[in-house]
Amino acid sequence: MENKRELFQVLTRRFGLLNKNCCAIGGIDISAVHSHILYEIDKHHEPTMQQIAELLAIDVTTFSRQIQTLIKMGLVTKSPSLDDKRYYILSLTTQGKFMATAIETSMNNYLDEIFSHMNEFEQETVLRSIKVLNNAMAKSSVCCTPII
Amino acid sequence: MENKRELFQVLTRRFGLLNKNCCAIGGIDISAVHSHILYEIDKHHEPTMQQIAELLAIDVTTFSRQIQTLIKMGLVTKSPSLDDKRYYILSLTTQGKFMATAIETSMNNYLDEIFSHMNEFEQETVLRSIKVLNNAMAKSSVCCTPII
DNA sequence: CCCTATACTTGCAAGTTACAAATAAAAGAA
DNA sequence: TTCTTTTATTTGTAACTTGCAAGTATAGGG
Repeated sequence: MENKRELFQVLTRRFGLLNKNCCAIGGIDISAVHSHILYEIDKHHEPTMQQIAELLAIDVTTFSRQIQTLIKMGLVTKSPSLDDKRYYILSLTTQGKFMATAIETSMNNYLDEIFSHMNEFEQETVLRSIKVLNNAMAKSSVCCTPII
Repeated sequence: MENKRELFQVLTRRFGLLNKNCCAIGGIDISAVHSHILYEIDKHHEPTMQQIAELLAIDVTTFSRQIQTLIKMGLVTKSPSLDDKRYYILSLTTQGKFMATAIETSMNNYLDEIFSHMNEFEQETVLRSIKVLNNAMAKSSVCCTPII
């Protein structure tokens, strides 16, 4: 476990598993991608399709279909912008908001459970480290450019 | 960025992007899943199908097909065990070993680049924190059970 | 010699993805 | 105004991934 790559490989896989389990709420099973879409729509004010797609680094054509699915599930609505009818404004339905909140709670519970296996000092250090790592990745040229 | 969940959401997505870019080597494009399979085969001594599938928490039937693909790509071989003909022993071909090494190098370069945006103290703290986090996840009941 | 267990493979059927081409609205040029 | 270009989004298609159910083949216990 001395190798940097190995360390991150394990981390990546564990997160993958966490995300798989994360989003089964009230009988509805939500994929990680869908949960990220809900999250970003909730976070931004009157976002357009392209905006969210770019933010999540998802191909627009793929994103278009994902939104269609979320609309069919009754979690998202899409209405043409009044200013420019080419744009569609995305928003969460009541059920969508409920789902986003439920996922948030569920994920935080999972994370709390994981953090409960560390002492207070470790918890703080790990959180601070994740922030530092995120910032480093944001500055990096090799990845992660579109995210925030 | 105060929310634990948000912190990890961003981290997860950035890793996703990193993994997407990670594995285009010599014209051959390798998915994250395939790179993990190569990695695990390389790491273990005479592993069987089920062993690796379980390790990576991939459905055996899916894994069976992924191995077929990797065999077609000339990266993996599969030979029936002499002891028990139901088992297949997986191993990397010369090209597969080369690929695994190339991915390892490439990933480490990416990580070095990311780490270059931190000072020495931060680098050490972050690495130590990842280890702590991995251990916590290993102890956790909510995820990650099959990994190592 | 049968019966069950185990390792792995196929048959679907659904879902994801992305390139190319289409549609539709806005903006600029003539 | 009309023509052309740009921009936002959607569809056609085609390849790939995934997982359940059912199948094949080998091993081991009775």
